[in-house]
Amino acid sequence: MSSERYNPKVSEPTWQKAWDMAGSFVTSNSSSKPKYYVLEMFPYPSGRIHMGHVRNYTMGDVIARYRKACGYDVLHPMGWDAFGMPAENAAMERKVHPGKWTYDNIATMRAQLKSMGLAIDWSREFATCDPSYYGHEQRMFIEFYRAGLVERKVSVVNWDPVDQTVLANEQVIDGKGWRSGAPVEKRELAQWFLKISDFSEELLSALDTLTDWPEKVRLMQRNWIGKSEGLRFSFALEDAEGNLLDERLTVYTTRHDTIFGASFCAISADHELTRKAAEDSDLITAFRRECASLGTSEEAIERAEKKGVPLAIYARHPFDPSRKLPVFAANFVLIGYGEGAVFGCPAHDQRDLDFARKYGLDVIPVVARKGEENVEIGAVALIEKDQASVHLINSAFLNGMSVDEAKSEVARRLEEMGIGERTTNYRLRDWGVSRQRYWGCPIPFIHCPSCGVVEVPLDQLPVVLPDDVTFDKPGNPLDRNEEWKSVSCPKCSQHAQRETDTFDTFIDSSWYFARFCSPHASEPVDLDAANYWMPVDQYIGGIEHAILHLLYSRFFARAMKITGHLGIEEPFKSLFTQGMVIHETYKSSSGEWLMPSQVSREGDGWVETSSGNPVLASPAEKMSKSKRNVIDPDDIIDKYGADTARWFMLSDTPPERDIEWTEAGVLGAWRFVQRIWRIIGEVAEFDVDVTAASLRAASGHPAALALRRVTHSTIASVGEDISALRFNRAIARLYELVNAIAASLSTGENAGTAMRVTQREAVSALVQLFAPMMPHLAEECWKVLGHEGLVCEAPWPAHDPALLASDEVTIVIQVNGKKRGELTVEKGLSREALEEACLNHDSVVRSLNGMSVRKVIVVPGKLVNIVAA
RNA sequence: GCGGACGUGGCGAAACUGGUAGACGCAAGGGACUUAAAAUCCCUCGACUUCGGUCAUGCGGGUUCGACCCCCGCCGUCCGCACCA
Repeated sequence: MSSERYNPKVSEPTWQKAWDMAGSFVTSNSSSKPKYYVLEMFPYPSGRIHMGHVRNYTMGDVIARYRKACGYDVLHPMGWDAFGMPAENAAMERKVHPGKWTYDNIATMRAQLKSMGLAIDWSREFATCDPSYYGHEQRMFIEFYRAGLVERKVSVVNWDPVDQTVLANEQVIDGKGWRSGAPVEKRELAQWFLKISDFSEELLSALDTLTDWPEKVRLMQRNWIGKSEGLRFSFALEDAEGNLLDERLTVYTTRHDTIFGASFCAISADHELTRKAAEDSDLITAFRRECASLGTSEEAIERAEKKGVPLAIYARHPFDPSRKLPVFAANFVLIGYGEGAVFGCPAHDQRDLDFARKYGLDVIPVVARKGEENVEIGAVALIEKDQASVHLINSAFLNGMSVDEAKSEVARRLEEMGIGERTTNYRLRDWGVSRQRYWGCPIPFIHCPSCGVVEVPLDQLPVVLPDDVTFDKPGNPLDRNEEWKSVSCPKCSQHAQRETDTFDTFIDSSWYFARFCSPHASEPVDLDAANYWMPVDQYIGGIEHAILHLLYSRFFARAMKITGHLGIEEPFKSLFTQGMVIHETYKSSSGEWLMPSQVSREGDGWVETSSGNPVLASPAEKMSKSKRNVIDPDDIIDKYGADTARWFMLSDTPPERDIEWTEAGVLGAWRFVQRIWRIIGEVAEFDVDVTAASLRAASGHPAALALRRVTHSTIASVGEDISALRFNRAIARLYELVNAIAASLSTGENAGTAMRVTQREAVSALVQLFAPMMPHLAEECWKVLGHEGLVCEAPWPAHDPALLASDEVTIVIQVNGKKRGELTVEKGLSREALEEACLNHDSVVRSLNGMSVRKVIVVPGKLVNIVAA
């Protein structure tokens, strides 16, 4: 028997090398087996891997290894989402070139990932900042442009006047730039857009086909696309003296039933009418500036106090020209949605009510519950969810109608009057892809003074980022790199300039999964390879990507199909969103955050290890550098090995939930590794032959049969649980199997050959079942047990259904729905005999206590409920 | 503000389609082995109890023979909001 402890430090690199030598995870593009493409969202090379990566890639790895064992041709690749702002920030702060910073990080993180023992085909690896990747992206963008999927238009950005740069919403803090502290301005820039909004309906309705996606992600996308059936109509406008103006005000509404409750109109600060009014009003100009300081984030706009300024123009109510609705410029109306103008109905919309109260506008209730028509609106708007119980009041010809009837009637009349039309509106906006930054894919266009916007000829791709750039001045380094910028126009050969904007990095991640099918192809995607591998069968990543990345990728697949680069529209067949890794936080008595390594347990609490001072521990939250509650995967792998870390990540907590990293939990996983090693060592000594015949003979012994039943039911359930990504349940079953094997070893019944054969069968199955989770330990055990070859190449064990069947069944007996006892009976027992047996059962007689039986409910094979009174 | 999710022992959780609430693990307590410690093994482990049971799945109602599960209303926590990736 092997008395030594299992040493992952020696074993893990050995087996990683063995898999490498055997090419176990290298995938060709042709196989007679069914294909399975498993993909985890590729990492941003931030410097080092974190525990979130460990969790994400472990889950994908379990699936990849399991599917391989089940006989699939598995594609499980890895790459790097390598463009983005952190590289530029590093360049500014540490004077290191973004490219060098990025590739150095990739080297570090690749080594870290390899130490996890992932079953990845590394021959397909690429980084999105490789010109050999982004060149194809440029070509596809030009093809999208030719196909009418691209548009140039003006849009609003957050502008930092000091840093001379566009700011991301997260870089705008309280209306100020994060680095400069200068108040942020809104600025209009001509930018490139992908016309995703042309696909709103398609992207929405196809969500119904994504049945293997989490319902919540589909719902989030549905809400994001935001389809609404409404009415666009226009008001006649007049000035303060009552003179009719030439222009009309077009609004969009989904609540046209409340038209008689309208008491004002609100338009965006960026609306044409507001701009015009600002020309001769300092007040309105100031208001426009104030709105601009809110930035472009929808959240900031919605949270801000509702404010407005009157424009001294009035909208005539379409059904009662004597009613004048004052028109306000308001900070809560978004220019990009609908018409950038709304009518306000304060009684039935909280935002409108707050606004009306502030500016002393009328509040007219027009919808009320039947029988409760005398409604008083206080500080809370009346929003009735139950449409059936309400009807219209105070609304002339609409009185008494339901909300839907009133909507139809208003729409019909306004259409008849020629000033309205029913429209479907979507919240989804076109995808602005221009970024005024260096570390991104150059947008392959040239601006010519005579020809305008001109494509870079395909044979001149890729447009490569220049290396000689400096970050010592504000603004985009590409924009001041005259040598790179200056080109001759491909059409007229005049002096022209390159586009200096680069792509949003979401473009890079919108097609990488397709590139993995043929990472070295001279086309963006080799169609044969993509037709074979796509769609991704199982995609795994964080819920934070539920909307943008996944929606953009769905759009990209459609765009690539149109331009002939892909044959499918939905790139991800099944989606899984995993939870975060969280950890307790610690604060010293002086209020500084402490790292987990700086504190130690004392009694019920924590102390600072160096000083013994008490430490305040707070509940676990997302690991973050700022709160110092970060555990470095390298430290864990060094101390316990990758298998222990992997096992812990999969145990206990369901994968979609946040998992709390605890030292005690890791130790538990570590002890389990050693426990398996001891048991395998013990059983490996048994000199018995496991054959069909010896197993059949073993089944004749009750104790052996019992263990065989556990083994085979574990085989059946672990496979099911892994397929359904219920790793925590699979692991609970494995614990049960180990407990059963250990118990059989300690009772002395191991002496018989029958038992030894059964135990050998059990441990071999055990090793195969945990192999996807702890692959290194599994290889080591497999070898000790004397099996040929690698366990990662071995087929998944099959269970014997005959061993799962039983001729007895335990029935729960209830009286009035409460459990009173149980009864084990033969499977085929008749209903009458079962009822009789239950009614005579001691516990039933006792709890009936003289009551008479009214009814007996029998759930076959499960339960009998006796209803008595 | 708008949208979404989640809530079960000391802790992570399980409970398959409305049918035994708490599998499995962690922590804790007790014991064995040991000169001792570590490691390992065994036992106990929701609360109360007159030992018959009773109460328990965030709170309050409802549907049902039966509800962690379905419905209505609250409370709490977390996440997203279009240039972070």
